[in-house]
Amino acid sequence: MDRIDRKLLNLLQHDASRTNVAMADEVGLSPSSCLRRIRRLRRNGVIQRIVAILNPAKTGRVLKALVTVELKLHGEQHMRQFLNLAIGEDAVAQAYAVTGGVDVVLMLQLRDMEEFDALCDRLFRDQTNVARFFTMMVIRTAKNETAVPL
Amino acid sequence: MDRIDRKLLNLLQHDASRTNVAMADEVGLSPSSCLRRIRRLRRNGVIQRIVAILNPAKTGRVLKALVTVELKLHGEQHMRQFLNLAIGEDAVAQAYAVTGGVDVVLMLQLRDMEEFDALCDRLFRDQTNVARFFTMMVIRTAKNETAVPL
DNA sequence: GATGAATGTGCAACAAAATTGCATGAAAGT
DNA sequence: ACTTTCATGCAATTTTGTTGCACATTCATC
Repeated sequence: MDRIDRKLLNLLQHDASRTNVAMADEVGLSPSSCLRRIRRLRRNGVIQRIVAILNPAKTGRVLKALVTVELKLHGEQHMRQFLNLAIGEDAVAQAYAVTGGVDVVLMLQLRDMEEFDALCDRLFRDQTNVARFFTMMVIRTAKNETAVPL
Repeated sequence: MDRIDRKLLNLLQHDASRTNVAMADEVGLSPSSCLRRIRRLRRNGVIQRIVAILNPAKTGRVLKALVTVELKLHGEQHMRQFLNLAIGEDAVAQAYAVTGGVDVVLMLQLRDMEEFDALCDRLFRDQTNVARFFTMMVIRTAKNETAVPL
C-alpha cells in the first residue's frame, strides 16, 4: 500500500466509472500495471465492491429517520433476534448495536409516514422486545460520504 | 422507468463492475440498448455516481461512533455554522440535522480513541455552539446498505 | 559488495467491450 | 390512417481490458 495505491483508491472511491487507461494516466502508470494494482486491491479486500449510488429522492425514498431503540431483554440472543428482524426490512438502511443509553440505532429510508407507521408496527410492537424507541426525523443531510479518508 | 430499468438499477447497485454486455444478457437486451438505458439513468440523475466501497477496517478506520449533538443557539445560521464545521472533518462520515431531543447526529469513523478525543476538542469545545453531546460507540454493524430498494 | 529471489513495471499483441450510425418496428397522439 | 416519437437490434469502428514476456528494482542472504 504505497502512495500510488492510495491515489488509485481515492480516485476509485469518488468515481469508479472512469476507464483503466484514464486512471493509469492520472497516477502515471501504464494501463497494465494500473490494472494489476487494482486487481490486487480487490483481492486483498481493500476494495469491497463497485456499486452505483442512486438518488434516493428519485426512487421515492424521500424521508430519512434515525431511531434509537432500547430493548427489554438485553441478552446476546435477544439483541441478535431484534437486529435480524430489523435488517430484514427494506426501509432499514443501517442498523447498529451501540453502547450508551440505548441498545440499537437504525437509519431508515422511507417513502412516506404511512410506511413509517407500518414499520413501527412490525419492529416496535408490544410483542417485540422493544422497551422504548425514539425517532429523529432527518431535516437536512449535510454529509453522507461513502469514501473513507486515506 | 420500467421493469428493465429497475432490474438494471438493482444490478448496478450491488455490482457495477460487471460489463455492459453481461448486464445486457441478464436483462435480455442488446448491448447497445442496455448502454443507452444506463446512460439515460445517469443523465436523469437516478444514478448519482459509480464508486468503490472500501473496507474501513483495512484502511485503519476501525471505530465507529454515533454522536447526538444539542446546540446552545438554534438559529439557522448557527446550525449551518456547526454543520459546516462538522462536515469539514474527515472522520465525520455522515451529518444530519434532525428533529427530536437533539439538533444534529453525526456518524464518525475513527482510527482510535485519541482521534476521537482530538475531534471532540475541535467540535464540542467550550467556544463552540455545543450545549451537550452524547456518544454511542458502535459495537456491531448489522447492516450498512448503499442500495436503495426499488 | 556480490548474488539470487521476489516483485513491480512497460511494451506489444490479442481478445473483448464500448460506442456510433443506421434501418426497423412499436407506441402514442393528431 | 398518418405522422411523430422513441426504443431496439445489427454491424462497423474505436476504445479498452488482458496476457505473456523481458527488463529493472528492491530486499535479504551469503
